[in-house]
Amino acid sequence: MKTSPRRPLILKRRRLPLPVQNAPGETSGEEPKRPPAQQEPGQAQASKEAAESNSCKFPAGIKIINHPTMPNTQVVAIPNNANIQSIITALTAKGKESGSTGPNKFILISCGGAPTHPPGPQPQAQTSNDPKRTEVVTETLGSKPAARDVNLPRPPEALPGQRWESCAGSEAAGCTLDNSLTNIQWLGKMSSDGLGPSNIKQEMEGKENRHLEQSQVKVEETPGASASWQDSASERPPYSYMAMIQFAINSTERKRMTLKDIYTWIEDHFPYFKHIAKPGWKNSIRHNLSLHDMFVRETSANGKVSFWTIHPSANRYLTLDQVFKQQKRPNPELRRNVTIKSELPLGARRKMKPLLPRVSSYLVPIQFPVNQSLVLQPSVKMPLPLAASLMSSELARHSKRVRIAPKVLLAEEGVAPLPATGPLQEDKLPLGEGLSPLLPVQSIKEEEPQPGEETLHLGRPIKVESPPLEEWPSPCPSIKEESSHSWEDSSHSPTPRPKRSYSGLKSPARCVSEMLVIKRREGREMSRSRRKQHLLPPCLDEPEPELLFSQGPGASQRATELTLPTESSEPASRLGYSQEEGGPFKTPIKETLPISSTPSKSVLPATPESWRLTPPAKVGGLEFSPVHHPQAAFGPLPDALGLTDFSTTPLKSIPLFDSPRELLSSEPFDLTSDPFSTSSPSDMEVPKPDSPGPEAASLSANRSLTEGLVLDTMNDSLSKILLDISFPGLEEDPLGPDSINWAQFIPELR
DNA sequence: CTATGTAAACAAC
DNA sequence: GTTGTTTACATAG
Repeated sequence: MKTSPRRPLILKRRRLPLPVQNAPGETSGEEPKRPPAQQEPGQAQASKEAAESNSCKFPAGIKIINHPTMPNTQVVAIPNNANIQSIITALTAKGKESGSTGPNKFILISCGGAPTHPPGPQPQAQTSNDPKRTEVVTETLGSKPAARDVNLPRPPEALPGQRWESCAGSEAAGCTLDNSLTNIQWLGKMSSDGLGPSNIKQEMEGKENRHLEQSQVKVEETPGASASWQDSASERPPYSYMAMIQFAINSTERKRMTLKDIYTWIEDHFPYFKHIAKPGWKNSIRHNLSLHDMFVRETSANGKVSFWTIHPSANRYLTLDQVFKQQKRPNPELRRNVTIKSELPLGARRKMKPLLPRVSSYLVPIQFPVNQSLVLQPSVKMPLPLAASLMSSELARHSKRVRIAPKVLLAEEGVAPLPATGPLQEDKLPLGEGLSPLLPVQSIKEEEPQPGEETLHLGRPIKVESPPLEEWPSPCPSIKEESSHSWEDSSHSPTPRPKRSYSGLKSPARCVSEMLVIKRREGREMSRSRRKQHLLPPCLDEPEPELLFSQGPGASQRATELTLPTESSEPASRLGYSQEEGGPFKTPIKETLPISSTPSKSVLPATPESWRLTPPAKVGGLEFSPVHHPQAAFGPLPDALGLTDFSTTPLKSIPLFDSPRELLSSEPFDLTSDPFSTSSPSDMEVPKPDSPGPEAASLSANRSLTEGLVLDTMNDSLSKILLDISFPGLEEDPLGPDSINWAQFIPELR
């Protein structure tokens, strides 16, 4: 829209000069703003104390003694009232004292309680290998009132089971935890050396944290190196903006945050942004929020406040903490990378890569149709270190490709729609319907058949098979269509959507429909625009209708889960849209998946389904996300690895049958996945005639998975092959032309 | 090419 | 001024 004219001029400027140096100057502009706001008062003070005292005596009555039997281990007795900062301070101080050669492992014991030994922590022992690292095992810290970030309204209660990150699942409490962990970690990193940057510490500390239930925290030290914490502090975090935003949002119980809070959270957790980064980082944050579909803006009921949320389907619920752990865990190397980057001169900074390693491989979204509901368990550990990377990369990808929903208005049923936005579809729809909450809304809308390639065909078949779309739609058919149209139209059409007009969906949320997310580019290639535009309506939150799933913790999650049974795939197919542009290669495929996402917009609460697909697809599948289990289902997923190789994973393809496998034998497929395979195979691509039966639902699900898998992984050709194989006899599929009679070649198939 | 990061122009508030 | 969108470009992979 903007006319190009202006742009050019502007653009020209490039970055040149390095900016500046540091911080003070630049940042100052913004920094001031965010003061301590959220931090907790109490803690802040505490932290100060700690800081002061830290040199020798450990604040808050913390005692550190050598472990009687374990060599490099010290036992840290922590009074119940001690806060994290104090602990950190003590550990830091101790670390300094000891030097790099000193004990690198600490067992934290709360004074009040019995000193138990660390349950979970065992692993740490292992880690000990690394000389540099300091490990800390926490036993029982009382929970405390954590400050938490920003918005959390509710007081967290302790979550019982969670231990590690609970964030995902739990809410506040979990979050808190996470945060705390997170903070600590960072601190550890930074401070470890010994310096003690009080400020930083304070900041961090200030925030939330405390409340560790049993968590393990590891702190890395880099003693020797001395890279100095300064560096670290100044170092740009290895996370992309997108990832940081997610961390921030996921740190709250509601899983939503205002822009300002996001800024604050980031500054608090990553001092780099507070002190060193140029003010433009906020612009980047905003840019990312607007750009990625996974970030959905919700408006408060009254319309006055906008909260940014993560589309449930896309939300892996990762937290800094989690990511941090993962990184550490698996490979030192990865970790290293992260850490390492450091030094870039200022100017160079840009170069840094973002963070997490990108994994390209898999990304493909798989759709697990079904749901996560099953999957969702929060806990899960994520295996991979990759998580982070995944997040960033995949999610991103996802988002882009998929496009998730746009913003929603919260209006929700109850609520009145916001004036502004709104109108859209709502008009049309009667919101009233309450319909099932579940509705999958899917959105689907888009149908584009895209004739084309194989890849496409994948999609297609599916579609065909399932009627799904319709199903949901039923409730609000009209809507759907409309919506779809709208989206599409919008896309096609000239464009102009007034921003958000759409919103639509929301309608009762449920119905919603979806606005598809799709937006895409309008004309031509577009490659450019990367964003979504949509808004979301209203829904709101609170209600957590989602219960459906039950699960838990985060409402939002639930939403995600909802998804429905049937459909699953379809949407994707619709989405296929992307392909168009996608061009020839794979892209399309992936995109397809995303489709699922297409649905878009719904707000969390209300409409679950839309995303449903997405999630899995995107991230989930790929990612390790604990959340989506689907993978698990597949079996192979070994996450971590999996990621990497997708060859294997992806191929999950395997669902296909054995035979193929053999064919491919050359390749290593594992089929492990199989479970699905049985059923799935067929689904995937071709519609089977019989399909439906009992399994229908399940199938669909499977199918979707399959599809996803297939798609991803393979290129067209590959996929095609699979297809054919799979259903040798079945049908003639459209593909027909290409299809080969595998049977001939392969006896087994036959 | 894609994913990210930056910077900036605008539009609404 | 803040927030949100969108362009345009730069860079790394």
